[in-house]
Amino acid sequence: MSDKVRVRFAPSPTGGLHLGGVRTVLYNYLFARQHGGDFVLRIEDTDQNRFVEGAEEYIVNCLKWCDLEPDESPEKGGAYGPYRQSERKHLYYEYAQKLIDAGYAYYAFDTTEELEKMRHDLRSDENPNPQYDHQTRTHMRNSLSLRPEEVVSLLNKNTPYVVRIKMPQNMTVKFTDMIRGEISFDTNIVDDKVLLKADGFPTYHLAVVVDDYLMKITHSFRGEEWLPSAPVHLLLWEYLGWKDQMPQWAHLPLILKPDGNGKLSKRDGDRLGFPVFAMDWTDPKTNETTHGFREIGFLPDAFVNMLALLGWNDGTGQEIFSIEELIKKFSIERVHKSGAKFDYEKAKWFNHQYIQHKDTDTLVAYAKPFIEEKGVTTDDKYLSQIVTAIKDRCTLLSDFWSQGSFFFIAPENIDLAAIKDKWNEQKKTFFETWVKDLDSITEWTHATLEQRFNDLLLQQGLKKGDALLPLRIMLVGGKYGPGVFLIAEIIGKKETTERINRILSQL
RNA sequence: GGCGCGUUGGUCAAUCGGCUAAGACGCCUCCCUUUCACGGAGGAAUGACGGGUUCGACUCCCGUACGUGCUACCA
Repeated sequence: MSDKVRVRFAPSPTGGLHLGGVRTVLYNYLFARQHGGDFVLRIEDTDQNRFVEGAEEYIVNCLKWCDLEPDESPEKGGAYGPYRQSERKHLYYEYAQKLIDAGYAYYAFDTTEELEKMRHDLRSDENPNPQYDHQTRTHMRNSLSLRPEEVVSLLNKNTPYVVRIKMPQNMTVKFTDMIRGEISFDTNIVDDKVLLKADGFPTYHLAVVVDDYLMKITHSFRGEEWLPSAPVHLLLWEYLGWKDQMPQWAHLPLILKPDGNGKLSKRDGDRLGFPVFAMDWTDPKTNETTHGFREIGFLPDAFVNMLALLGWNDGTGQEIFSIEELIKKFSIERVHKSGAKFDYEKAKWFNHQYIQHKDTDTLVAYAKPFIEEKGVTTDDKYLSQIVTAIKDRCTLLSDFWSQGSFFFIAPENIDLAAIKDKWNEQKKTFFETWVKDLDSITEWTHATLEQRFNDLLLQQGLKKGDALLPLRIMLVGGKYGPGVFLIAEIIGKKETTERINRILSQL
């Protein structure tokens, strides 16, 4: 076995890629990069009922957006392919057969109805979920309970069957988790899991073990929900004779819903108004779209940084990490044991931090699509002035529109009520004079504008505070935005004049 | 029900036996700003419970409670 670190992410293409998924990728990626190893993407398209069209491509695109690209994947290929489980079917069959031959697995011919009947008959208050295990298997139709001739005959008749692992009795299975330390299970309480389904596809249990072995995976990080099936996997490594090559495991804590308890689901996002997927996902079956962090206006590195800190920190209190820093400082041993509730406010705070620290050109490139999707065209030079002027009040990239739309189009909804009460002839005269005066300004900067404004104010005996708000309402439409004179400078003489005249006629 | 895993402010969390228990998000107050934000300065708010071990326990051990995950021919 080579000493090179190899990790993998093995998503099942059943829908969008959620926070937990991206975090698993991220931790894998960081670990691989840190050790100069390989990061492998393989696709678990083994369940035909759950497989969703387009989901694989979606996953690949999410990884691209986050800049967590694998070294080996179905797309890129690699020395250990194929990387789609559907293309590796024969391998799983081969190893399932080996397990049967060695007496570690067996054929089970039970129909769905027979399984249901068994579960129904055995169900009680003390045992609400009867298992197919060392106790019940003797009463079922399998190659352990049936006579050998019967088994041969059933197989010859092409009777559908599954292959189940034969869990041993009275054994304690132990392993060391990189995050949780030593964990042990009693084999009596784990059931005879299906390894190979009737359609010939493997279940996750067989597939991970076979693939991790053949692809020489050295470290395996996955969600905590897999912990209870770890003994099955461990026994498979042993039964297949690969135990000395078993990867080191780390079970990652769950990401929980912000309110109440439980695993974060896509429904929670819909319900509470935040994304849970990396990018927009439209389910081709239902045509329903679930919003993603990208489309809602997150910067990919902010998203990745936020996710890295949801379950890990370096112990110093530092919260902002570049990907390079994360690669350097990440350690799987410092990943927390307990699940973390997702906090969307905190996630937005990360994005705000990143927006403040990005250079203008980059920010312009990111903000542009969010402006242009509103149907306005813009050039980078103009946009960069705006980005500089308003970025400190933008949390999401989409805020560049909500906070800056008045730079592109004259405001439609004017908050006239805000100035009407205190409007009078004197102010009217002031603005009429000022707007005429604007024409003579040759040096169109906020400083000059403000100077001329102040001068006229003095001349007409008005207080600055009385005129500033009306001017803002005229240019912006509401009580928000950066300095008014800066706004006037950016939108230019013509636009400023027009907006003032337009409102004056309405007052 | 069984089994696994977990439990420090509302949330994310530091601490690896010396704690007057960091920091961040959010919240509140004030300052800055003749808008709204940003920013700055403060503030309220925490060790689930009960037993041990120890000179000393948030930290180690045991029990209880609570939470969560699994208990599919799903991953």
